[in-house]
Amino acid sequence: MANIYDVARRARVSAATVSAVVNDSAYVSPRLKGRVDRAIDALGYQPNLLARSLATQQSYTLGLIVPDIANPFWPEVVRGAEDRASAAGYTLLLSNSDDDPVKEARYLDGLIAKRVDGIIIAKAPGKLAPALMKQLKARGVALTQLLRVNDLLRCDAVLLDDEEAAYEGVAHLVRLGYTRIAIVTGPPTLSTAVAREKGYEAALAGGGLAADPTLRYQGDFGLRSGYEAGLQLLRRRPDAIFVSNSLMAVGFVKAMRQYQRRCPQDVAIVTCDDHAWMESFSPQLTTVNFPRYELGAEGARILIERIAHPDAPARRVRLKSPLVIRESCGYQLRAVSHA
Amino acid sequence: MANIYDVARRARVSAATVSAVVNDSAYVSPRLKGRVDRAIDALGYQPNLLARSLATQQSYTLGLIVPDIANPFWPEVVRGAEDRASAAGYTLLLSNSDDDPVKEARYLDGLIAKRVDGIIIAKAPGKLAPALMKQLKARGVALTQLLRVNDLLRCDAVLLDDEEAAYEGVAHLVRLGYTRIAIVTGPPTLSTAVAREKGYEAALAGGGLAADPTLRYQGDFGLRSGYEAGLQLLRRRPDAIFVSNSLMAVGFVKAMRQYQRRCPQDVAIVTCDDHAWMESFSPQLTTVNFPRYELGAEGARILIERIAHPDAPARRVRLKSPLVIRESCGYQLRAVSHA
DNA sequence: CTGAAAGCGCTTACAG
DNA sequence: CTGAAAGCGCTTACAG
Repeated sequence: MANIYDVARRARVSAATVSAVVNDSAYVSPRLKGRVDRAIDALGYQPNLLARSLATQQSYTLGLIVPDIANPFWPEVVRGAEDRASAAGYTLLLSNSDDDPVKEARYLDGLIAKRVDGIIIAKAPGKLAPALMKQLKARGVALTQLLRVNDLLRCDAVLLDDEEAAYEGVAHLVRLGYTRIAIVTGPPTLSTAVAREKGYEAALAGGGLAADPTLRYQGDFGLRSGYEAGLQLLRRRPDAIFVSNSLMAVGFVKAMRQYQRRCPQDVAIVTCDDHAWMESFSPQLTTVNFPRYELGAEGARILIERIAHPDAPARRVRLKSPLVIRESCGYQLRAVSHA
Repeated sequence: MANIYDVARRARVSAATVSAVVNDSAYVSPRLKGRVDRAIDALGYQPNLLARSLATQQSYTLGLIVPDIANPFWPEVVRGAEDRASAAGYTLLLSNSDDDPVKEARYLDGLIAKRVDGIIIAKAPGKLAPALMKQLKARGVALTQLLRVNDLLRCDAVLLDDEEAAYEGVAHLVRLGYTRIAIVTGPPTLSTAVAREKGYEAALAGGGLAADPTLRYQGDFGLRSGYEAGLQLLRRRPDAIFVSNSLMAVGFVKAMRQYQRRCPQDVAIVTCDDHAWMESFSPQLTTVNFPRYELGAEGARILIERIAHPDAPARRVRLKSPLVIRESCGYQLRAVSHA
């Protein structure tokens, strides 16, 4: 296939001139320009971006590391990031870390080796290897943290309002008059899980309710752990529960079904993360609607800005998450019974 | 940051020797090798893969074009592909075409420009621009089609058994004794949609049932069209329905809820694509379990083999999809009433 | 076994 | 305004 010299030869100009017209980076007389354009068409010339990147030290590719794209939280985030990235001329390299620090490190290393201009990362628990930190710094690859913060990393971050969101959800249950409000938490190694738990506690306290340790189950954000949480917690007879993510909520509802406990009559549920099916299927879950698409889009936006301004002060963006009230919280039931 | 010459200088060898040890591509005496390894460590040298790719004409990156990663069908597919790709040392560039031929062409072009070694594509309706076809051929980039076939493309493909899967689902309804079995189809421009519709027809015919055109609604695989299908079809009083994908099933159930039609008592449902929440929430959908992860993994596998053997004959793999029987088909109900 | 040199395909000062 | 030349950071015949 044709390269820039083939085009130059055919157009009877230099490679520099071809480059100038391809990139519109310098004035080229209409005559030469016409010749170049015609040669490009005739030869089907397409610049080799690998070579360009090597020369310019800019690859126009971004890395995105998520725990697991198959976890329903992530697809919209990735879509948001991809849309923003491609709108700005960047291309996206996707990796799944499974929240495994070893895998994460390997991917990070691979991304740096491919000379991505920046990386969006939902950090696995634990800190980054110092060697990686050094590479990132030395290579000047921009970094923005998504969803989770690891304070050891000095960089931009775009986050959710986990604590406030959980607070709103639980406060809603408190207002509805529930008194035995349980919680299924996420792994304590994740900042999101900790923040959501804090919100739960604050809402209980706000309602004058004591936090009962027997009404707490530590999950891992996976479906199975939600199910196991159900098996455990349901015997403690909570009248309501806050489940820290939607995958665990699915598992929890499975346990309720198995125990033949009705929702919301026997136990009300509020969870996190909204999905289309929640509106159609029973019990219709009341949930915190995390702005997933926006999370990814903001992440990409901030990263791209960082690439343009490496020395600007670090930013931390926090996205608001509205509560979506449906039937699992027992809103209608309680509204009626109060009437 | 250090490049290969810095390492060579420090180790008092040539760049060729450094290259040989980094790639383990030629014998290097233990002495020199030791010096090189130490220099690499000391300098934190990491090969520039952009430069390597330029020199070797192999980028070890793959492109993956899906319609929309936010559509719940795709995340697992992508995960399967990413796992296989990374296991083989490849990295994955993700794009969303929205089934828009223009976007698709733009992405394809970008991927070729970045010199990916191969592309996995779930083709948007319509044929590829000849110019693109030529580029692909000329650049020697391997191509494998995923899920959908476009016969104009002479290349490997990994597909689902859409027709058989739909046949099994509908035959199940037929066996259960339903006689007014409706269908919500996908867009006729998609091979999957056409095949599923065929399966529906075959199953009706197999049961001696006539295909009633008033029991057919053409959807677009989107949630909203499933909802609209419901609004339309429910007045035709079907006793069962086959919905061609899960997004439309969600919409359809929403319509049923709105019309206060019970499932399966008033109308039974069989749909396509399985999701974890279907087991927990009501109505629990009977559905065809498309092997999404495997689809992606196979796609990547075939593509990587193709890269290794550009001249092997084209292959077409078809994956089997088991029917998952739950309550929306009315299996239990009918089983009881037959007893 | 090891190194000098050319080549991969671009971009970008720098002359003219 | 345009081109010759060096440089980006590797790999790979080819000598020796």
